[in-house]
Formats: sequence, structure tokens, C-alpha cells
Amino acid sequence: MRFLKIPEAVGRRLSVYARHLSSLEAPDGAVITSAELAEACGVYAAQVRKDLAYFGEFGVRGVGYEVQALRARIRTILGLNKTWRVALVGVGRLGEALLAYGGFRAQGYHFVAAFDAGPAKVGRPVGDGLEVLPVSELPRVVAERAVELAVLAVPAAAAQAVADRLVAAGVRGVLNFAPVHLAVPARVVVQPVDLTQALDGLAYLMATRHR
Amino acid sequence: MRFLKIPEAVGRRLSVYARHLSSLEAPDGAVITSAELAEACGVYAAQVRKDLAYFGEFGVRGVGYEVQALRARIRTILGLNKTWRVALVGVGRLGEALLAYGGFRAQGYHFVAAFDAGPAKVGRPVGDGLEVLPVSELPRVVAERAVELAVLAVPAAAAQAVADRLVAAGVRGVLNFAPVHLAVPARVVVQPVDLTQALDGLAYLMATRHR
DNA sequence: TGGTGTGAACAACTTCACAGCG
DNA sequence: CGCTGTGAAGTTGTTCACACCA
Repeated sequence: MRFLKIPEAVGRRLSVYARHLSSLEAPDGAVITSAELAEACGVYAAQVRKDLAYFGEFGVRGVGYEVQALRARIRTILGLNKTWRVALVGVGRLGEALLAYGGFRAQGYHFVAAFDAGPAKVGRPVGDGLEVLPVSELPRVVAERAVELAVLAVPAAAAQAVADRLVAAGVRGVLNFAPVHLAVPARVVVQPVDLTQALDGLAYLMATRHR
Repeated sequence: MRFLKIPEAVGRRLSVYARHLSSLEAPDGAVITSAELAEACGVYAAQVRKDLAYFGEFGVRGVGYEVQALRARIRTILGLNKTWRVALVGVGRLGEALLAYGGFRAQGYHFVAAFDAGPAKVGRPVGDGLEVLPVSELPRVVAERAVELAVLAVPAAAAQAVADRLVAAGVRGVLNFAPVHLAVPARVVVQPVDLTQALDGLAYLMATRHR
């Protein structure tokens, strides 16, 4: 099974599985079945087994999966066995909330720079020992600090221009909070997180599926 | 075509289309083709046409779609032609950032209550004339203020308990920022927005698709 | 016996290709 | 003539059902 094409959605689900396994705080040797893991994550047991089987066989038939080993294995698959060096662009309220969010650090995401276009914000200390830098410094600092990912929390009107600069500076992954579709080269990965769209999706489901 | 089952993803894309149409600030009578709209939103032209056709025929063959009419039509489909009454639960940094986020108000989402479990926060003024209320007041206030949607920005450990109270109080839609899967009755819609998972997805794509 | 791993059936969604119409 | 609307083909992802093995 190892060399089949792997569905897009598998990555998202693995992240959910890993999170649940972490939350269990299970002792070494503890075991979990696909049915239990599926129940906790809101999917079917066969889905769990298939997702895991894409990457090898690490369950024991008749028994289940060893919790800590499975967790470690999934984290490796997701690329979480390393520290990712992240830059924040756009130090507004949302940006600051993201800098302060403990979940990122816990998963191995490490903010190493913060940028903003507003002169009022430049120079201010933020997060864990960072200083807000002007966007003009972006190319130099991204290179110097070996930034791999960027979190984009700027107004929609500025997003594409900033994305272009990030791409030019060598960033290969962008988490985009701006409510616009970003056009980037194929080698760059963009993950949109659109808060309004999420609410719209909710409104749509409530308007159609119910009542 | 009107009575076929409509794919899940259509709601999300309609939200994107509407956003782009709004951003055009096109004068009355201006027209856009499916190809143009598709280009701006990062999808194929046939996808745009099919999505729109689920809800009726509102293009003109050989011409395209009238921008303002299309925008209005999509907003109606999404249920955005009304004001949604929203409660925030969890007034941390993220919660405050969400309260302050202009995009919500602009789309017709109106925060009418804010709750927090921390005594230090209760009583503080937040957002646009709101006061942080204790979670114990939730059932009464949700009913009195006719809350329809909730934005859940509490720690993972508290999320399920809060969700249970929201559901019991009559809320039928939840935007969940807590990194856990919520178990709710089928009549309630949950839209997860998981920031860590979004970053994990990025890391996964970069680890697998590239290099 | 009980739960994994997996081919095969199924379901959902997307893309194509072109008829139909302004 | 050009762009929409849409059946049909193609692709992708999910669920089933059972062989297999600790």
C-alpha cells in the first residue's frame, strides 16, 4: 500500500488523530483500537485504519495500536519531529493572538520574526522576545533567520503584495488569514483560514439543512 | 437542476464568489463571466457555472452574470440577507480579536453577548458595548437575546462542556476554535476552525509534496 | 477470538464537451 | 458568435466486507 497516491484529506485527519493521542496521556504500552480512535475523532474505524495503512503497518491484529508509538509515528509523518521556523506578518489583534497562542509552540512551531507595515507598530516588543520589524526588512530577515513558514494576518487589500514578497524571499508555506485567494507559484503551499467563510459555511448549513 | 443534492463544498465556494464580487465594487449593470470569476477564486470556470446552476439560471448566455444581481443572489442563498445573532464564549486574546474583527459585522454577524468562566474577566466591557458575563448566565441570556450562533474560543478541556450548555440553551450552530472534536446532536451544526491543524496541514504538504 | 490491513464496491465530487440560447 | 447550463465521463475519496494473523 505504501506507494499509492494519498488523499488530500489524510493529512488533516492525521493531525486530529495525533492530537487525540496526545490528550490521552497514556502510559507506555497502552493500546487503542481503530474504533476507539475513530469514535473520539468523529470518523469511521475503517477510515482510521486506511489512513494509517497508507504509511505502513503499525498496528497489531487482534489488539490495536500502541498509543505512544502511534503518536510518534504520526508526528513524524506530519513533519512535526522538527521545529518549524515561522514568521508572522501583520501584527494586529489577530496576529498578536496567534503569537500568544500556546498550541503552536507546543506543536513545534516557533515564531522567529514579526513584521508590520504600520510605523506605529514597528519597534514594539511582541510575543516571546520579538520586536516588530518593518515589512521592508522582510527579505533580509527571512533569509537570515531561515524562515520556512509565514502566517499572514494582514488586511485583504495588502495580502497579495505581501505574499509576493514572502515567496520572493524563499518562504514555501503560507497560512493565510486574509479573506482573498492568493496566487502563488506551484512550489508554494497556501493554507487558507478564512474566518468569515467559516461563519458563512455555518449560516449556509443552517439555512439549507435545517428548518 | 434545482432539486438535486448539492455538494457540501458548494457553500464554501459561494462564500468565496460573493466576497470577490463585493470586492469588485462594480457599478450596476456590470457583467462578469464564469471564467473571470473562476480565475479570481482559484477554481475552474465549469465549477463556477455548475455551483450557480444548482440554485437556478441567473446568467445570460453569450454574456455572463450581472455582478450586483449575482452577489445579491448568492448572499440570499447563503442566508446573509439577515442579521445573525452571535454569542462569544471565551474572552481570551483570540476571543477579543474575533469580537474586534470588522469582517464579521460587515457580513451581518452581530455579537450580542460574551461569556467567560474566569471571575477576573466577568464584568469587563468588551467589543461594541458588551459586558463579559459569567457562563452560569448563558442559558438565560441566550434565550433572552435570541442567540442563534456561538463562537467557541475556550480551552480544549472546557469545550465539550460549554458546547453541551450551548446546545441545551438552544443554539443551533457553533464555530469551534477549540482543538477537539465536539459531540453534538444531529440538529446542531459545528464548524471547526483549528489553527494548529491548519499549520499541521501546511507542514504535511511541505513534508510530502515538496523536496 | 478480535481487530488489523486491504481489495472491491460504492459514493461524491470535478472536469469535460457540447447543445442551446441570447 | 460567445458564454451559459448540463448530461456524461472521469477522478477522487469513503465505506464495506472479509481474509489474515497475533
